[in-house]
Amino acid sequence: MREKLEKFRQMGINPYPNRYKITHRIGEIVDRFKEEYDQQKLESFGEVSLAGRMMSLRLHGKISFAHIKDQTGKIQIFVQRDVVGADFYRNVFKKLDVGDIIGVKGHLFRTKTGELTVNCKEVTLLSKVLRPLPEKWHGLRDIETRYRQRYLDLIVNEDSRRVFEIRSEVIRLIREYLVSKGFVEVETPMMQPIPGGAAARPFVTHHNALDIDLYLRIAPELYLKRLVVGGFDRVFELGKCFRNEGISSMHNPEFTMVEFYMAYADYRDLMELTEDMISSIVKKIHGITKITYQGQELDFTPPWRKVSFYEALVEIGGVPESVIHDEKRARELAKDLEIDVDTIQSHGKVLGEIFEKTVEDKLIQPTFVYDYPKDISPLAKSKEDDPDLVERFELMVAGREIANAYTELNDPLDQKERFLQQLRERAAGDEEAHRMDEDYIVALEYGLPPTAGEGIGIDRLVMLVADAPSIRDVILFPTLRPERDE
RNA sequence: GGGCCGGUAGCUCAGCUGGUAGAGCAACGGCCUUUUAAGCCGUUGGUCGCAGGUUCGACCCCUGCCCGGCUCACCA
Repeated sequence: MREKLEKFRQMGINPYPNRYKITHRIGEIVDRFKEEYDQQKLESFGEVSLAGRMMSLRLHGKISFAHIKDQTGKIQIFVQRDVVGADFYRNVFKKLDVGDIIGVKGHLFRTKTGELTVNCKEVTLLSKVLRPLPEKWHGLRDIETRYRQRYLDLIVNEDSRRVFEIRSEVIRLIREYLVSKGFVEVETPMMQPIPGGAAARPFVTHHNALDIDLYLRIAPELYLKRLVVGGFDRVFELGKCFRNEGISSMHNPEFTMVEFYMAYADYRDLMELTEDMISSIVKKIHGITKITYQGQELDFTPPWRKVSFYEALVEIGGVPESVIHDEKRARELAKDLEIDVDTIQSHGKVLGEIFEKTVEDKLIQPTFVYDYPKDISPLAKSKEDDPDLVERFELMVAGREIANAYTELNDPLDQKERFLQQLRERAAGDEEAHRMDEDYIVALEYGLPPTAGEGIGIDRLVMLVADAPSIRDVILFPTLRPERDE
């Protein structure tokens, strides 16, 4: 292939020309003429100029067929020696490789078999491939190569491309939905002096000029609520967050989250909004609200099941009721479940662990689990009638957490207490406990209206909608260990 | 981090408890004016993930390492 490149150059053909004018994208043409079988009408449309990557090539002596593909579609091209010239046909066209990017000019027609085809008057090499594409029939199967060289995966595996089209669509629909409800999109720091808003270990980096450490955000939460204090009382941010933790089919160190905050709303309101938003997204993408995920049916038709955290433990997890209000029994049960209970501080945390072990993977259909223990929810507002619980819900689907929401704690004194409690847990060895953020307390002292906020894991949502088994399948370039130089 | 599985030609895969590596596609040369996994004839292509070891002999057995997948642990 490199030799051909040289030969082309010697013939005076630039294998990487700077520009080529196209009249249409391939999909436009395919779409416009998909019902048109009248050769006369195709002919009278005039000449088109299309460009794309050559995906197949069938040489038949003096004539050839090939397919070219761009982002929007694929079309057959037909090249005759007697039209493009014997010299060009022999020395240039026949030397092209599958994978080359070419431009073609010619009229449209239908072949004997009825396929819409460009009858090429002119073929131009636009970019020469120097490496063969993965095999056309089996595609690229090797999962590692698909992640490391995603471009090859995208060229060759239509399914993979479709996943990322769906991803783009989901993100667009979320934006449209929130904007239509009066939310304003904002951008807050990804590099934060105090990483807040979630229980997770952060990545650390250093700013030279200021000579300070900064942390990649684990969540935008505290900044967004500062904006609500500032009067942006419906805001959202959609973007990357970073957590310095394990990698699995459900976790990538950098992942995409949308967080939104709505003043004068509580967590009940957000349940409704979430149901409405997600079910409408599923419907827009699939046409219906029932989808198949990895062989099981998921029904997103509202209303969704709602079950309190305690109910879930007892009714779904099969946990004895006595455990719920008896820390000692809870710890005993946790031990039986092989949970390492010694490093866990509070009753609520123990219950949280038991929940994960006994309930989580049983929640297949979209389910809101609500009213969580206070001590695993340091930013959520207490329930008015039960000081041990907070107004918080998580949306569980297919055994995973998809969203987390609560009525925001807007009492600065209570918030300060909660931070202090987190500091004690941090001192006791919990690296994921929240840090004190004095400036955030000050913001609250200026008055955060009653507000509800939510975060939705976009990657996980896309996994469901696109029927992808691993988070790596919905992230274009998932985090991998770099290959070492030989 | 533990367990299990995998890494053989550019791609997809074979390779028998050990005898010196094979197919299809791609590539290269040729034939072919309606093909679409085009066809036909011919040719080329490999440090078998890396490094050691055992053996007369290792893709195969052993040890260590690298990369990946699943899973458990950890973890939104």
